[in-house]
Amino acid sequence: MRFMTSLKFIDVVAREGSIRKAADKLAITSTALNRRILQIEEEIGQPLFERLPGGVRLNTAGEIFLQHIRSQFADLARVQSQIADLSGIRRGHVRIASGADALRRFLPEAIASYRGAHPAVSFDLARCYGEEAEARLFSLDADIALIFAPIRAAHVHVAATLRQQIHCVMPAGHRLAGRDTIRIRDLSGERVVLPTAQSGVRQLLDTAFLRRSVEPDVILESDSFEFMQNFLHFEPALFFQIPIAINAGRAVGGADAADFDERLVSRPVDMADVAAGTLHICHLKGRVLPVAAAKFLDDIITGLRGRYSDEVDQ
Amino acid sequence: MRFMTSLKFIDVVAREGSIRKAADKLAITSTALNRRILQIEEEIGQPLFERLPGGVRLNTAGEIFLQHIRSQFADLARVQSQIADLSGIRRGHVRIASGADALRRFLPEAIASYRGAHPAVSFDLARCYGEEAEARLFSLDADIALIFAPIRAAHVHVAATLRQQIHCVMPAGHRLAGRDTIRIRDLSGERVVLPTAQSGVRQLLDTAFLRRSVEPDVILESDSFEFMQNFLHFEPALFFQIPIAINAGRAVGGADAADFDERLVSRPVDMADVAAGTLHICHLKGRVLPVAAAKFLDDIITGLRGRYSDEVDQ
DNA sequence: GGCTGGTGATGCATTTTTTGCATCAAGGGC
DNA sequence: GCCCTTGATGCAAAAAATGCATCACCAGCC
Repeated sequence: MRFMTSLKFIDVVAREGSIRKAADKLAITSTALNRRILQIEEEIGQPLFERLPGGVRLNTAGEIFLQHIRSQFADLARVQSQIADLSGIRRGHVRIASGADALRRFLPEAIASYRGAHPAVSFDLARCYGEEAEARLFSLDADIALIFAPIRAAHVHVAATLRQQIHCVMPAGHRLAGRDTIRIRDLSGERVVLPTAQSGVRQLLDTAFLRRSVEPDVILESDSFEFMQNFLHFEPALFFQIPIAINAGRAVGGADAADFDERLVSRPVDMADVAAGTLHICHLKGRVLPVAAAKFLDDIITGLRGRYSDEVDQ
Repeated sequence: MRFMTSLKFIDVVAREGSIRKAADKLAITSTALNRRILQIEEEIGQPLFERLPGGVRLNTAGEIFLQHIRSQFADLARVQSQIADLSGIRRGHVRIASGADALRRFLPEAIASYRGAHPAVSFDLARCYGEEAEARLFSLDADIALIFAPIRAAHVHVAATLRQQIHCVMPAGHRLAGRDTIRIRDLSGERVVLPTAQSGVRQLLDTAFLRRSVEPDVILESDSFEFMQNFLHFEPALFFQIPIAINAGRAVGGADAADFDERLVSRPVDMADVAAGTLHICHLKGRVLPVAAAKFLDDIITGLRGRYSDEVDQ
């Protein structure tokens, strides 16, 4: 889109905080970039950047304008996908910001299934924690966010929620593997592997440990579920996940749910000890999503509703 | 805005229905304009216009894209006004589509008063009937519409309504001038001057005449209230208006309301005969108005609420 | 205090893009 | 069948964007 390049340039300069760095990234000279920015500032009638010794920074006008630019780009993408849809191409691009939970099993399966029906749609997955996912929606870097944590910002629209009970994953031979549900008091002194403090699962667990005055033996913290799961093959320990991270979309029964790894089993943590968390499926409030994103959002919600009819809301 | 010119060109071509005519209007050659359009079509990846022997017409993709262009322009105007507002300039432009009723007295006074406080704000007034006013909101040619008629389209957001009883205007010496209110049956055979059929006042009257089986002597139809009012100086007859068209914002009492023209008096038509009409003050649903327009809208609504507290809603 | 390494701004020559003129081919009205 | 108007296109001129070299400025640092 030739008529949008100057605007894209402003976005990049704002992100880089420097005209020269942005020029490098855009593969043009800083001169050209500088002049384009000066020209736009003149057309607006006001400077958009503060010139600092170490680079540039958006001023208030610039922030307003940048938000406008981003919404224009998002809207253009929507229009393009709508137009492409007219000719039956069903082309498009969907950008998702998701926590590691949904990224493990659910999204790969969901995206593959969607691409089976619409092979011309491409995807962009960014793994991030709740706050960052919300920021990505706001800066229009993501169309859809899947957040297993409370929603903080008012500009996020929650299209659906999925209640998820935390499950405890352990080697098949573990002494707790016989239980139907795991109680928090069982974990006292037990070797556990925990996700990082930013994760929604961790926050629910920390609350529960505190409330029950239980102190497990935390031998490892990681932001990688895959790493933690593999670690269990070498040292017997417990780690925690939500069902959606264990097996893409299938409902999780009591004891027969561990089809994700034959050497491991998963058992729900008793609801009396740990409150169920909520996976939020969201997009930016007031935004009209591109056709592909809207359809994908629709698909995963109906998909979840089919599998977890009781726990899906809205 | 250099980066928007190509888009503006598309808008003009779509309105003119011909590249050459649009080129004339834009003071460039048809060659240049034609090429810009071809270029954009290539960037979109699809033609936006159908080429007909007599010119061009938007295809479906073009209509989607044009709507996008117009919303971009409207949004840009909003952003500009917001940025101008930052520097305390209070500059802006407000475009209003209004029926002739509100255009007579109310809007001149309201706009003059607003410009007293914000002299850098300019206005654009388009006189039109209900349906056209709604279309202007939709095509983003107007920010605010004042419509004395039912709202048809779902995309119109009604910010406030004002109930207005129809008044009968007549020469001071008319035989009905003594009445406090006018009954429809009084008008049988009476010489009357009516607004055109598209007008909201006329539609209310027609319903009333039909219902009461009254046939007045319609000697004149016009879309100009001013013409009809002046006509009454030369031939005794009755014509009809709503209070807001008679005296800008002042509440209309029974007999002392005819300060608009000393040789004429106005009397309300009995509410049992003619239902009160509703003046709708609206803007496009989901649209964020430019600062100046939003503020003006706010001003007239609070102004009306101060004067007609009972009849203003929402 | 002067040096160094970074920033954005600017004059000038070059390259790229846009524009205008002349002309073509196609379709509807008479 | 003619005439007129339409949009498309080749080619040269005009205009705009770009790149290079350079300036002025500031912060950190020796």
